Amino acid sequence: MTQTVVQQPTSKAALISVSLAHAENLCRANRARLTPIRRRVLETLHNSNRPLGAYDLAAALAPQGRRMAPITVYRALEFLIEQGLAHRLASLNAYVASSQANDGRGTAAFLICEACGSVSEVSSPELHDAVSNLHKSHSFSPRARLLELTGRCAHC
Amino acid sequence: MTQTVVQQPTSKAALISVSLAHAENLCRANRARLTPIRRRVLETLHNSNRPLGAYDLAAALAPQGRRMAPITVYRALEFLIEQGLAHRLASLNAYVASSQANDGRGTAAFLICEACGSVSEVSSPELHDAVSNLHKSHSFSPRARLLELTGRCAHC
DNA sequence: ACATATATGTTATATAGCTACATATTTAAA
DNA sequence: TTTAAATATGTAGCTATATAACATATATGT
Repeated sequence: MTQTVVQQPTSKAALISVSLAHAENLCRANRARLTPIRRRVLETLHNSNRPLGAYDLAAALAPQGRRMAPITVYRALEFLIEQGLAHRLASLNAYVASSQANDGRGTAAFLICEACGSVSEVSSPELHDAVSNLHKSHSFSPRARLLELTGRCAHC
Repeated sequence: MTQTVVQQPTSKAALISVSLAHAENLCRANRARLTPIRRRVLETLHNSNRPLGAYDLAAALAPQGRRMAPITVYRALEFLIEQGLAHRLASLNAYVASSQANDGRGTAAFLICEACGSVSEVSSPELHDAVSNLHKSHSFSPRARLLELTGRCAHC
């Protein structure tokens, strides 16, 4: 008889490499170029527990005491956001890697903990429909959606 | 027999003075001080068709060619936002007066037209519930909610 | 190999928001 | 009604965030 399998605690490193592989595939499919800089920005976002500012990234991507030109980071971020690989959190002026968990589940929202700084990307069909109905009822064609809740997470 | 009454096109000026009176009452009730500066910031927001940046306000509130110190505007905005009289639009770094129409109807969302710059504050019970359920299901206690849709309004 | 499109480098600047501290005004208590 | 405390505003300087403009390099398709 088959045992119930307890889910293995997949390592963070493994999760990240899956995400990066996914990014590679997605870009290939879109004929978009995931250049070394863009890839390093995405990787840095994935490696971080919390959202990073553009200048944080600029510092992280250059050697000791130096920093990458901000515009370079912004250009990479613009690309990643266009591809749906990253998000900008407007309430923090900071950026996060997209969670694959919410891929194609429609409208995503972000829960931002003021205490620990963690951010989780969440969604629900109900939310998606509510937002959908709302803009339709006002004959509004949305291009971008921004849903952020700031407060305290379950732990804090 | 009573005629159907066509709704009178209440003048914009009249609507604004109603809003300002409402603000006075609300502040009195809260023992909060709607000082001249704060009142003028709120009035300027009401008079504008579109969201205003803090520096726009600083220019509008000072005579010809001069400008009010930015910090003064930020302090007034902070007050107005705390009182629920104004909102910050994070995707524009700009501010709008609250519409009384959405008072106490729970979660408000903003529809921001990229073509004409207009913003409308909207809400629906459905949206409110969806947001509510979403954060509850993640044991998240929200302090602030940010819902902004950017796109094209019915006219544009 | 060439022309074109795309990406990056470099420098400077625009825009948004805040810190720190001094002064003034209001509020409530003595 | 003077005084003390809280609240609001003034002034100067600064930090953080984001973009413009233009030059150079690299990739892509013919």
